Amino acid sequence: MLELAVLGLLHESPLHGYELRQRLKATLGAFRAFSYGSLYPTLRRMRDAGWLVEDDGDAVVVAGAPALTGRRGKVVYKLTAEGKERFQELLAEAGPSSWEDETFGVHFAFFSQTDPAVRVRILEGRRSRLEERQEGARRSLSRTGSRMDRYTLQLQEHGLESVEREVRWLTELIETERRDNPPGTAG
Amino acid sequence: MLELAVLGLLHESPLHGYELRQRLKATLGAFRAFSYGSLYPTLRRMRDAGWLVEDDGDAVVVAGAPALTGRRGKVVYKLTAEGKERFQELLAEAGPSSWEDETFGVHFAFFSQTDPAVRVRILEGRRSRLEERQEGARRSLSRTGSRMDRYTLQLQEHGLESVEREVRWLTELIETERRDNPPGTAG
DNA sequence: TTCGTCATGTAATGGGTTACATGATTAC
DNA sequence: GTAATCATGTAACCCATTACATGACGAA
Repeated sequence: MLELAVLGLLHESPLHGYELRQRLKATLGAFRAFSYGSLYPTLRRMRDAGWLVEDDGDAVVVAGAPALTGRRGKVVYKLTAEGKERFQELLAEAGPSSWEDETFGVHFAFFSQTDPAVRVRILEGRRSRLEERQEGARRSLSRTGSRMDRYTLQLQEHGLESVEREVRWLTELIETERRDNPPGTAG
Repeated sequence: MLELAVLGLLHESPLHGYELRQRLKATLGAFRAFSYGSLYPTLRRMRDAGWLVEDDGDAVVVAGAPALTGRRGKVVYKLTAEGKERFQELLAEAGPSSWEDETFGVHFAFFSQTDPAVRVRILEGRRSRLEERQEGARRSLSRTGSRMDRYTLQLQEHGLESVEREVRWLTELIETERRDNPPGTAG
């Protein structure tokens, strides 16, 4: 999750950790935050995996190299070729995990770098996920709606409307995708 | 989180684990799921804390008692007096954690059991939380909106609209609360 | 010189999920 | 008798958060 987001942001341009978090907030702030407590360890892991290098202005720290102890300056993170490859790899994975609440936004944010066919699959996956919820909420409302207290009812109705709204949004996006990119155009 | 939800549902009536999860899905399904993998261990912890008792039809298992090994029947969970007390305690806590994305829905679901003053505080906390996000999203859109790609823009706009919609909903709820329960009416 | 914000980082913890394993009950 | 669903539970893991600690740098 964080990993994909970091790869995506660094793919646009090298950034240091603090900047990265600002961009994270700006891009995904409506959905999730990400604290430094997860960001820095993630960057460390990614460096060890060879997906990025750290550049503190004096030296470039690659995977396996000893950390520059005692330094306290900006550290710019930059994707390696492997990192870019990894990014493409993650973008191509359109599995159920791509359309969960927490993940969908991150995948969507990098749709311009994503294969059109994968885009549609993710949008449709997300939509059918939400449609299941829609059904559940409707059944719940019609079965026990009259017995529910004021607040539970309010919550259910607001939840249902939110889901319906997102479904409409997705449907529009899917139609646009199909229009701009009819199936059969590719390959 | 799960703990509060379980206390709330069992406060209405005793249920067994499977039923509990169904109710959880029906009530909070629009926001989150909860798997058995977290439900049963939570029930165990709550039993050990003395907040509920397990009743498998033959024997009632209270905190500290040895588990009935080998049994495979329905186990009905029922709140104890301490459990009900704990529920009230959690309901009265209107801290920042009450208005985070993951928690707000659960608190709201049990608003009918919550003190009116606490209700308003949680609604307002939630609203100002969302208003911060709103500002962030607006700043992001006006600063970098023109440089953003189609999808990032779509995501930001949809996110902003979602937040705006929830803010309106909250504002209505707060007004209703104040009308039904003017400050100064209590105590 | 002190305050705010930029900037990097760790340790402890939290609160869940997935995958698996098993058995009981119901409907066909 | 067998498939679906009801029902309970564990082990391994995951992905983050909070609280804390440190320090650089610019503006008042």
